[in-house]
Amino acid sequence: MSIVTRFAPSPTGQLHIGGARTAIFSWLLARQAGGRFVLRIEDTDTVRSQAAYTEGILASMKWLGLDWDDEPIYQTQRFDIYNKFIDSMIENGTAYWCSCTPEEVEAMREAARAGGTKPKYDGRCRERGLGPGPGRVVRLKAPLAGTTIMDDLVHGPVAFDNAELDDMILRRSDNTPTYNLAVVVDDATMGITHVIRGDDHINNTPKQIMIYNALGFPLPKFGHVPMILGPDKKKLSKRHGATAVYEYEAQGILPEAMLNCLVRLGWSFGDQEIFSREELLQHFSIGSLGKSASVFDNEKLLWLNQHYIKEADLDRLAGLLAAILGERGHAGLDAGYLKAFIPLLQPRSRTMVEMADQAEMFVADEPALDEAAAAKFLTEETKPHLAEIARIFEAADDFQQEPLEAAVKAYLDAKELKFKLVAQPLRVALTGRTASPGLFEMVEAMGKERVLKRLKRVAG
RNA sequence: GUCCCCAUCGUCUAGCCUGGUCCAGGACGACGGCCUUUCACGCCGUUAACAGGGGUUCAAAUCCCCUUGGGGACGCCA
Repeated sequence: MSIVTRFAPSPTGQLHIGGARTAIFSWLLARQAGGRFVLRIEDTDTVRSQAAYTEGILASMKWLGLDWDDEPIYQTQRFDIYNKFIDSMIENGTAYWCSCTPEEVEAMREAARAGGTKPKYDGRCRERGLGPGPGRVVRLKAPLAGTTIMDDLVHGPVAFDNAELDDMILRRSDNTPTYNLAVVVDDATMGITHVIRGDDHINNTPKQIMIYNALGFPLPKFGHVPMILGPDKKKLSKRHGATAVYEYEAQGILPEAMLNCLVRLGWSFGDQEIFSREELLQHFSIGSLGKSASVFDNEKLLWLNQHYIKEADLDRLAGLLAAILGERGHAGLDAGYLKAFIPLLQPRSRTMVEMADQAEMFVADEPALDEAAAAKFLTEETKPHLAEIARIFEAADDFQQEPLEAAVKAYLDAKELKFKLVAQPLRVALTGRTASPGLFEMVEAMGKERVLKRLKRVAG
C-alpha cells in the first residue's frame, strides 16, 4: 500500500516552526516512499481563520521546498460530507441527540472537578432517543468501559481507559461538525495512511479512534512527534522571538538551513549535522524520531545558515542580496560587481541581512566614516602614505590583488616601513570601518575608479 | 484535580530496543590557542551530562518500580 500523508494547518496564523517541522516529517515520509503528500486547510473556525494566512502558509511551504499533491482541501467546503457521516452514525446507533445546554454540561464538569475526577459530560441523554431540535447537539455514544489502544509510530503502544473519555460532541447546535469528527472523516476519505502530528494531539487520538470504529473506517497509523519549546522550556510563543517561518526568511535565513535545522530537532542520523534534501530523503526514518520535546536553538540555525551561505551559488546570493539592498535604497546594482565582492562576505555573514549590512561599504557612494576610526587612523602621519598608495594604484594597469599588494609592499620596503602602519588607515579609507574583508581582495573587487575616489576623499 | 507523554553536557543529540567495547561520543555555544593587515573563515584544544532513590544482574546510561521535574490534554477551539 502506497503511503499518503497530510499536513493540516489551521489558517489562524502564519506557519510557525513547530508546524513546519511536522510538515517536513510528513513530507519526508511520503516523498521517500514515492507516496503522496496532501494539504488540508482546517478553516472551520470562521472567526479566527483568514485567507491571508492560508496564502502565507502555502508560501512558506513553497519556500521550504515542501511540495504537495493535488489542490489543498478546505474543510469549510465539506460540511455536507461531515453531516452525512454524522447522520449515518445516528442511524447505526453510535451517536445520539442531546438536549443539554452548555450551562448544564459545565455544571457537570464542575461537579466532577470538585470530586477529583476528570471533567466530563455524564451521558444523561444517551438513552433518551431524542430527535433533532433547536439547540440540540449530536454526541458520540462512546464505549463506557474497556481500553482504547493506540499503537504509535514513535511512542509505541499507549493505552487509554475509556472511562476517562466522555461522549464528545460531533455536531454543534449550529449544525457544524466539531474538530475530531471532521479530522476523522477527512483523513479517512482522503485515504491518509499515516497521520503525523504534534504530540499535543495524543489525547485526541483515542477519541478519534472511537469515531473511526463507529464509522467503520480502517485505522491509519499514527505518529506523534514531540513539540518544540522555547529556551525557557515553555511552549514556543511570540515572546520567544521569531516563531513564524516567514520571519526567518525576512532575517535572511536560507530555506535549506531552516529545513536542516528543523529536521534535526527530534531526529538524528548518527553524528551527521548537515543534510541535503537528497540525504534527508535517503536517511529519514520515523522510527529514529526522538520522544522528548526540544528547545529551538537560534545559534545553531545561524551556524547552519552561515554554512549554507558559504556553499551557495553566487548568482542566487546576488539576487537575494540585491533584493535586500534594493529595499535600502540601493537600486540597479551591477550584478557583476555584486558577484565580485560577495565571495569576500560569504565567510563573514551568518544571514543575508548581515551580508547586506557589510555590503553597504561596497555599494555606498561614500561609505559612512566611523569617526573614532578616522581620528585614530587617518592622521597627518598616515595620510601621505595613503596618497602615495593612491598614486601606485593609479599607475597600475593590472588591477589584480597580487601585483597591487606587491607594489604597495615594495613601496613600504623601500621606506623600511611595516605594513601594519598603513593597513588600518587604508581599511578605514576604503570602507569607513575598522573591520572588513582583506584589503587587497577588496581593492580588486571595488575596482580602480572606486578605490581611487575613496582614497582621495580622505587623503586629498 | 484527573489522564497522557517525556527525562544523557547550557542547547541539539549518539548510545538505550539486542545490558559489559561508555570514568559516555559528535555538533552548536562558551573559553583558550594557532593563523593574521582588521573582522571573519579555517585548524587545534578545554569546558560540561546519564534527574534522584530503590530493585534485577557477576555487570545498568541501557531492563523494572517509585519519587521528582518538565510538557500536554481535559471546549458546542483547532
